[in-house]
Amino acid sequence: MKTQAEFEDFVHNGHLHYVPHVSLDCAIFGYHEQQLKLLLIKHKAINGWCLPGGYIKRTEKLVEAANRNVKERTGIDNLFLQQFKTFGDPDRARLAEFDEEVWFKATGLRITKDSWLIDQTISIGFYAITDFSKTVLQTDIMTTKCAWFDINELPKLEFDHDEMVKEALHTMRVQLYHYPIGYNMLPEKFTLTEIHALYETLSGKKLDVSNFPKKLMALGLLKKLDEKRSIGPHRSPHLYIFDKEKYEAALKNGVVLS
Amino acid sequence: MKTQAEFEDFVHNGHLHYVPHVSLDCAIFGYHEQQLKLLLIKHKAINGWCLPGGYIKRTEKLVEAANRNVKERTGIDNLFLQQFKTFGDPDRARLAEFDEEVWFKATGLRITKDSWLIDQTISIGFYAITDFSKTVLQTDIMTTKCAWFDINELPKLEFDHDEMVKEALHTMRVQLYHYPIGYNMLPEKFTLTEIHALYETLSGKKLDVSNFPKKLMALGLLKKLDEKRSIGPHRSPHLYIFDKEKYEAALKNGVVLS
DNA sequence: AATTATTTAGTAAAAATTACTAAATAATAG
DNA sequence: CTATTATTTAGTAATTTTTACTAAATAATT
Repeated sequence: MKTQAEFEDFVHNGHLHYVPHVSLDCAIFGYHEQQLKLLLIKHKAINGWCLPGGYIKRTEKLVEAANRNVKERTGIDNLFLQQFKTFGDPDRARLAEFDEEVWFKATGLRITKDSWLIDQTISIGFYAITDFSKTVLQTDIMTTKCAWFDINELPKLEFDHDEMVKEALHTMRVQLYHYPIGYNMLPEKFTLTEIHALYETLSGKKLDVSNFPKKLMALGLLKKLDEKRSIGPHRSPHLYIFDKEKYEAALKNGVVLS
Repeated sequence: MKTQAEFEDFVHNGHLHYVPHVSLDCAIFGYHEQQLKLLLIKHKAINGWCLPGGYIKRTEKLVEAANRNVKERTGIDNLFLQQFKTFGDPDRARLAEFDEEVWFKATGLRITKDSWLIDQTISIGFYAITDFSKTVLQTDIMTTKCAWFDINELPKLEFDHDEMVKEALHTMRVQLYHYPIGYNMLPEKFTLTEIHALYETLSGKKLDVSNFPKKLMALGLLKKLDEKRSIGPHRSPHLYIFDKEKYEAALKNGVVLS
């Protein structure tokens, strides 16, 4: 949504193209060099920070809608995307606080309380993980800011988004041991130390420097290359790639890592 | 919903009391004497079997709405209830097949395609487990049948409910090892053999007759009583009860069983 | 050529799991 | 009243998995 005309059409006719009363919110985790960040945005008409989110087109599957949202924000397609919980407490959005004047000042549009936008909304939470250094953050006509925050220095979020982040992080950390991860977060060729660091950062735990890479290898998803990486005056580590086929199969059937 | 008048009000004014476009469906698992069953219903205007479900009141939290639904069907309150997934494929309900005449014959009401009921709906899936021998099944004005089916002899279900059952069963079997279960499924006082059989049936696996009860005990949720149960010409097993406090704590914080 | 920090193979110790054995038991049959 | 019986349950041995630790291999730099 880039132009004011598009936005006006969205406000007045959105209920014809989107499913009313239902939205989705995305906790997009970003990893890079042992840092874990979260993508947050600011809406024009809302003071604080929020998770990026949006509505679901009437022609879309849920995961397609989530993918569209993530792509619009980060420029990256086909991330690992997982539903983690649906949120529907009647007071979750505190829309009673909706102020017509604030909206008008922010958007230049008069939206009344009977608009399809101003009604109770149940929101489906998804999480995604990507390499934040590869993303190109995008704002749109309704968004003033869009930025990465360190996971340990998050501001207080609007609505129930604090709880969403808590749940998303929890689900991500559980699923870390039941799905293969790495695509989009590592270079195509990587060392065991690099993927080890990725798991340490995402899980928030120290993982044994010798044993954990062995466990990773035992999953059978990694292929050892003949190439090595030069890292200075030390033994050069081997490079690995994912065995695409086995990785895809593991995404479907799950894996068990301890 | 028991009277035609209530039903008419629901059809014409339901959108004022319920959140439109969103429903929930419940996979209610029933256990008794090593049998695992699933509760299914038949709607007046739909030919095949479905999961019981309904709409969410604008004043309700999601889990409250699910609880109301389960209680209305089984007569049992406060079951262990878990969200497992939200379903929103645009073609999930195939409502294009809606036939005004069929509806009129079944309900005595003329519902047109612009009714709030006849529009794309996203559905939140919950599962519950109870002792099916303790339930009192209820139909209402829209439901012609309500019955328990053996989990291995399920009929083909309407809409996407086959997939819902598959996902619910999968989530239930994973969560079996991360939440305490037993309340509502066992008598207040039970033997280790009885709870062992419960876990075998729910998980669908054989669990070692000597080791598994030891693992259960190791969770620290069971209190051994001085009483025993008479079971014929054999050694009498001890009776156990749940330590309510520890059980509640485990529901909140989770447990790990292998 | 020596130094260096890291990778990585290997193994020993500890813990957890699984498999198995057998004693304890209490109603029933004879 | 005793032998029989099938089940419960304590105990332990065998196996596997996990964790902790050691040290060799390595390659750019000094």
